[in-house]
Amino acid sequence: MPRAGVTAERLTLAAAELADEVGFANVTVSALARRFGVKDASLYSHVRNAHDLKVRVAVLALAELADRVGDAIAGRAGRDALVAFANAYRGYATDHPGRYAAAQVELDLDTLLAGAARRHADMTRAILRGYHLPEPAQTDAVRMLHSTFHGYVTLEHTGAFQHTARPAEESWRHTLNALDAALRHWPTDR
Amino acid sequence: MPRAGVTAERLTLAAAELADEVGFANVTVSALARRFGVKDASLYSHVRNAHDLKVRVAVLALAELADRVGDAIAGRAGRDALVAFANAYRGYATDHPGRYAAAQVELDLDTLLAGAARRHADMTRAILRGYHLPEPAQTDAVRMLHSTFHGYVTLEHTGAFQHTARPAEESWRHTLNALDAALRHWPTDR
DNA sequence: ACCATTTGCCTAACTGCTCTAGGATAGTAC
DNA sequence: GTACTATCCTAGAGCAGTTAGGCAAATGGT
Repeated sequence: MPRAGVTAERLTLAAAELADEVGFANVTVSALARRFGVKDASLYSHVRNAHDLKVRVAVLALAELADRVGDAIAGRAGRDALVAFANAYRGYATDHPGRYAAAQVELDLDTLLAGAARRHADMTRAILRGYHLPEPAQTDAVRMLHSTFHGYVTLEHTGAFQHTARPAEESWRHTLNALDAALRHWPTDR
Repeated sequence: MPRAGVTAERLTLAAAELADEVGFANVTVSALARRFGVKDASLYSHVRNAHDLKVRVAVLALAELADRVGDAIAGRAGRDALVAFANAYRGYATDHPGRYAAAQVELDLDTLLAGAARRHADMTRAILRGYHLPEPAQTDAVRMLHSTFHGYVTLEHTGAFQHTARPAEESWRHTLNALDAALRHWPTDR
């Protein structure tokens, strides 16, 4: 009987696809084994346990997201960069809801985290360069942007915006305008 | 043998407490039964299944959150109302992380949802009264505020802000200032 | 006070997912 | 070809969810 050719990488990728299809919460070792035509126990030679598998998907997702955002903001600045970043971010969450959900798991392993999460923070800071914010306002602005983007796509996907006629697309556009304005006139303090 | 006195209400409350202690994801029918000194199967006379239980906790949390926010903004307007709303929201999430997580489950039952979720939207609109935004800008602003609050507390609790020295508290204050400014100078369009 | 009904909780049993231990076999290296 | 290692297996444990069916405590009518 020929081998199925399971590797940690192929498992992670398949788990990511599975997540996008059935939701990250439903990504299970059993389901993954089924997809490979293999018994559950066989997967434990490649991943330590279910949590390990989920972390791998999270790291994959963070890297993909960073790639997409990085491409989008290349060569742009100021408002253009902000919009490009935001749309790339939201686009990834829409195209890959399962992967995006995976990216939100708590990553204790700062070593791995430092890799992908740092890239995100750095890119957000790159956007802000056009707005000339000094520290620590820059850090505050990074957090606000991240919060707004993450909050928006999360609420959008849980259906929180479906009870009003206004298209989510329109509100998104205007939210970005408001963010741009907020960054241009960042309040010194009070 | 005397009865344990289990009711749907007491189950829901106990599940909410359990959620705050061990996390919403770890709220399980078994754990709840254990806490009541009762067998798993006994709970199925009171709640339909595990999902039903979680929805009940979600509804409870939404109502509690709405109460707290409602109290906070009573008698306030403009910036004061915005800050009061935001702090009440964030405070609830901090005091009851499990309940707050529960409130984010997808509520398909629009009937039940309409009850609590409507209150939130209405209250957010109440804040905006001081900023004199016409529709549909008002809807956009509601969504932006909700997104920012939700995104911020979510990221804060998943530890996304712990890799920088800046206290989360400070960034929160300045984010609210920026939101206030954004609402006062809401971009008409472009 | 008695019996019927409802209700609360039980045992028993099945399913699906996680994970460990130990064994068979295919591919690789010499 | 023999030795080794990696891949996959079977077997089986434990735990969470769930259904079915039964007994006993509470309730309420007469």
